[in-house]
Amino acid sequence: MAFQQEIINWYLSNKRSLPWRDTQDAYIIWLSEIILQQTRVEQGMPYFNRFLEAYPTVLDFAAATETEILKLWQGLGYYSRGRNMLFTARQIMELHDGVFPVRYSDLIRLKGIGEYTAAAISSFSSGEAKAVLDGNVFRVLSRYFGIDTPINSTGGKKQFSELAQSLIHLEDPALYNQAIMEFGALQCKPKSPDCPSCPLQVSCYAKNNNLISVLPVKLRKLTVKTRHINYFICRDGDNILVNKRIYQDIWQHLFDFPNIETTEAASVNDEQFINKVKQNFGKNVTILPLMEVKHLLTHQIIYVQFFALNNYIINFNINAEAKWVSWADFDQLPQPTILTKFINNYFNE
DNA sequence: AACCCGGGGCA
DNA sequence: TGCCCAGGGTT
Repeated sequence: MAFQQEIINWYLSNKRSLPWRDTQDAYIIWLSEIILQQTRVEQGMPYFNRFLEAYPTVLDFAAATETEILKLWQGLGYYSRGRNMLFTARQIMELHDGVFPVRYSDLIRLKGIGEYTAAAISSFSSGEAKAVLDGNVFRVLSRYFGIDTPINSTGGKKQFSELAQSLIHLEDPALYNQAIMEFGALQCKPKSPDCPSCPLQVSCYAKNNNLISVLPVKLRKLTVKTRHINYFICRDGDNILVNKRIYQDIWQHLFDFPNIETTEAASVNDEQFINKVKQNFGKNVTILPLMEVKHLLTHQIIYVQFFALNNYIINFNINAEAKWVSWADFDQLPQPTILTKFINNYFNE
């Protein structure tokens, strides 16, 4: 039996029931695909349900504010996805009269939609014969065909892309695309895949050559950066001083507290650090350490310290985006996960 | 081509 | 601790 038919047969008897598979509505598929970028199905599922309930159509999505979108996105990471979705939803209202595109050539022009997502939406919504190429497909093809070209190299992307497209099942591209991704996610898993139960084990190159743990090959050039972020809690009655992150950095357009980043761990015994704080909050300011947390991201290790300030003067030079809000209002603003954890630990216990 | 962008699950 | 997840944008 052909590779494609084996994959499809496996899928028909092993697939999960996922809500976004029950529709051909390009808007709903778009919602699911963006949420699932670099995100596990189990992690994205509740977000998908909340977004679809809050914004049933692209018209509703386009009418939202960025803060509303980011608040709903809070905790999911890669926040540019949410910002790009709002941009794209509004563009669809203007350029496509509110009708979500279903052709690959239209989709690929939209912000936040790359080759994978354009192939996924076009095949699932209109049956266009564009092969998806995500982490699952890279792994399945690399192992089954024994290809050791690094999947994150330019040459590797081209090679796998051409192979994937040559394999597309023309009778039902959508079914095949769903099937090969599900096969990668459940059967041909990254670690310790269940080869003895695999219908493709006899013809799998990696299985036959003991290369399962070697393929796919990936170049890793991940440089993990260490940072020290020091947050200052300034309270005034029921209000708290918050800061909107406007720079090209993590958590862009989310809200946190005024902060000073240092190259080394800050301490109240460090004169240089104290002087910086006094420059921003006045010479009479008092600094009380509250909590230290180590926050791990894929590409950054962030040592976070929280300090309570008293007798401060706010000249707003620390950040033009700083403003006072009530605790209740702050709760409605999108914020990095580390702040939510701090607030829960420190104030609600 | 290299770098940047989150958070969580798992061995 | 390292790797991976229904990737994409910017420089």
